[in-house]
Amino acid sequence: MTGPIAVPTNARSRRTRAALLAAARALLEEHGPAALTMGATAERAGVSRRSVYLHFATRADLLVALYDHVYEAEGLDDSIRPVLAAPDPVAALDEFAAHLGRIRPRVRAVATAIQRQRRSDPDFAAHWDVVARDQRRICRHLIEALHREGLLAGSWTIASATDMLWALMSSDLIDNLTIDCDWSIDGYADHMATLMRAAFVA
Amino acid sequence: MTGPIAVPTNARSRRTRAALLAAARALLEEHGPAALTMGATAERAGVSRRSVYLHFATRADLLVALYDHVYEAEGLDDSIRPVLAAPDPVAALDEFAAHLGRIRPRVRAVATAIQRQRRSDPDFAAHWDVVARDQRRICRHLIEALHREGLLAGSWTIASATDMLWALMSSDLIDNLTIDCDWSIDGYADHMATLMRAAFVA
DNA sequence: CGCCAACTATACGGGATGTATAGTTGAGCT
DNA sequence: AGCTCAACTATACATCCCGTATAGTTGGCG
Repeated sequence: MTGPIAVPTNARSRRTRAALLAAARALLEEHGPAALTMGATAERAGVSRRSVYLHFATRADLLVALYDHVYEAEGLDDSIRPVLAAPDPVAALDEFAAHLGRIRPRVRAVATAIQRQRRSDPDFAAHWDVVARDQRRICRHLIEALHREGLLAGSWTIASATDMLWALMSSDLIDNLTIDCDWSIDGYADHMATLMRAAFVA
Repeated sequence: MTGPIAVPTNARSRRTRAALLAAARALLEEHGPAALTMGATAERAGVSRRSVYLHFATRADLLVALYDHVYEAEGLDDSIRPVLAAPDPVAALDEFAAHLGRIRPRVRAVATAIQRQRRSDPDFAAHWDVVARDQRRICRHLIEALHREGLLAGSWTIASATDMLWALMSSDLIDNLTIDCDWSIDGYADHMATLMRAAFVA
């Protein structure tokens, strides 16, 4: 159900798959989600349309695979390292906001494409569950660190603060600020850090 | 471009239009955005598919008209009254959070359907601009009231606080909390008010 | 009671998804 | 160097949308 029909064996297969993902990403980022069709992807990758279905059972499969591909290619792991390595829980919050601003421009297209269907399409919902779980783990980690040092503001429990912090990293929120309000990435990181400190730090 | 092809004249016309909007809303809320097709709407309203196009030039037109219809039918104006009537700027923030929680469940389906396409579809983008302008007017009003009484926290300007407050009323954020985190509406209103006070009130 | 707006029936063209089938090519193994 | 089979192509099909066209029918309103 998830991913390609079979494990990639051939070198040719891996090459084609990579070309398809690259084509899909380019279409998505250059012309929006509506342009990401199976036919257009095939054409751009230089293969037949039928061929796309040999790698991705459905359009949803392609999108999910593309999401994972982009996140891996863009080095999400590197970006989050400073958050975990921060000297104290408050600095970690600052680094977290910076991290969110840093990765967002690189993954926006594909993240938005999936996120906006996650509540109406079971394929995307399943994928989103996995992603959200990871995100929440980090949020909980940050809040617990605050709490351990007695810095968590009295109005929150660990659970409610984790929920709220996770909700605050919403893609919609960062896009509202950086696109609709024309904030810079740094402006987002700064003000978001301010907000988080004001909200969660005693 | 916007709305029906002509102003409704006949009583029959108004009746059909109302039936179409009701059918569209029911489909959207019961079976999700994918189920809201011109054909299904026609069938549910008991008219021919061709007839839908006599009232709404495109599917996007139907959705936009539906949005306005739902917001009017659900009495958005009544809900926001306590916000404007609050005795002081801080209480107004509380009322604002309560208001957001109050209206969201009633407009969720249609608001989501439009919002998720607003960045990729010009028809929705145009409509969203109008909606966002109204929202920002209220946010600015609340922030200015705070500032007037010297209560706006030092880390914000009127402009940046307005932007942030507007971003915080994001549909995504409230849905993350009330759906993914299983918060109650009251829980959302309480914690959101807490967050806003902590962030903006000196 | 007649008129005309509103509606129906039907069909068409374009585009998308996903499936079916038969044939072709090329990477990798011996 | 040649064989083989996975990978790919070509083509066609069923199904579902959207939006448009045309000709005919009905019902509200003056």
